[in-house]
Amino acid sequence: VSGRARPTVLHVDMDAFFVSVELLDRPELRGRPVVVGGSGDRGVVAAASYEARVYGIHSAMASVQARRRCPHAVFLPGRYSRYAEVSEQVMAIFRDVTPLVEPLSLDEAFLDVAGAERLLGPGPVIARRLRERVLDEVGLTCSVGVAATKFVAKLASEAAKPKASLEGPVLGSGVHVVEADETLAFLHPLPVRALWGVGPATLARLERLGVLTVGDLAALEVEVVVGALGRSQGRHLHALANGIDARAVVPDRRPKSIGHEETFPRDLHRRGELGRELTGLTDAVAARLRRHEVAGRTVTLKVRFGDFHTITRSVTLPEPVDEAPALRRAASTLLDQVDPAPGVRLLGVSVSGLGPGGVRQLTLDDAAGDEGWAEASRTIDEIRARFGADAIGPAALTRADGLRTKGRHRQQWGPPADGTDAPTRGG
DNA sequence: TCTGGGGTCCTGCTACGA
DNA sequence: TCTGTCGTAGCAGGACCC
Repeated sequence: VSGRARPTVLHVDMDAFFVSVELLDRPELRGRPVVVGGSGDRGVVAAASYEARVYGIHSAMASVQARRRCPHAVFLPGRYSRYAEVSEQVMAIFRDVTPLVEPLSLDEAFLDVAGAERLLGPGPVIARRLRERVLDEVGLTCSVGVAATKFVAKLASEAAKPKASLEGPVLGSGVHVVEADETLAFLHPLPVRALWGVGPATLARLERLGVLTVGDLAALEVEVVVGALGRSQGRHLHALANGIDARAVVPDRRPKSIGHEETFPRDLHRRGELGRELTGLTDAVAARLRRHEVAGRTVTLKVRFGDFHTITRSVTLPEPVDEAPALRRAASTLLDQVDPAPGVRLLGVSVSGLGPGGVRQLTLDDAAGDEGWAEASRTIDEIRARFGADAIGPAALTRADGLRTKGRHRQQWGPPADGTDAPTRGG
């Protein structure tokens, strides 16, 4: 909360997380430029070592561009399940310090340590011990920001991070503390782009107002900012620029939507091909809905064409769904509204309006068809839990060399180089 | 030049019922 | 019965985050 007397919010950010996990398992690569991400022509960089960043490589950069900038870098395809495993070890250490842990992604989290101070000491002391524990117990380095509010803690962890320079990687301070009365002095010189919520579009609008730094934004009347950015975003960013952030650390956030999308190695033009992909996507989404024990009423189809133009089509169903056949039917109806002739680059399915799963109002249609699916779905989940995701799946997805189901562990950063689902190795 | 996949949140528009 | 207003739900798209 703004004005809190002590810096008790920690933002912990693992340094080059995916790359660091790879180096943990392959120490012979230390000191070399290493890039984790999609290996194919349509992939992107998920993480780059500080040695690779010297060449200007950064996350979200196209893989082909990264390869051009540093052909001798080691390119790795990425192993989502391994990163999730290490992330769980790190989060367990955080939860050992305080129950108030809000993970933002696999590699970063907010911690509220106000309640742990009496036992473990002030926030900055907890931050340094936490850093040591993560290094000792997991073997990875992290950067920690300590402040009175979440967004300042996040900016502080950025200030504590290692940096890439022309001479090579430069160590960071590891922990950066912003005392409450230093907040504005820390914030105001920063470029306005540093604020959480200012992307390219908002930056362009702010620059038109002559705003370059956070201090410039803070100095404007709030009405001027609202006029440029709209009521919600304008008020929010103006408050942040003045160091005001009332958001609490919230552990156990429930997902509001669950989805799956996939970019194809080549654009697809035929309904039959897209229908087959849709079967895989809906099967994967349904399985994840059940794993989270939720079901949702709104089904959204996302289609990206070859020219990158992207549309969404959605429908809200009378009853929540968490089973593949019902989800497939809804998504298929939406796909029928789309003309694939120009070439479809990406297809996605997501479900929102989530509520508790497993409880459902039966309809007359259920008696005729889907009711048996509830039990079948449970059986499928059990088989996958025991034998792996590829042990069972829709018949439409079988190929001569076996079943290819979709899941988070595959294609996280774009289609592989050879157009199959098999992982490939670059570099 | 090339732009993944997982999300959240906001805005503008339209339809609809009170 | 007709018309205008208002709130809400649904839908599509955009911006942003890691």
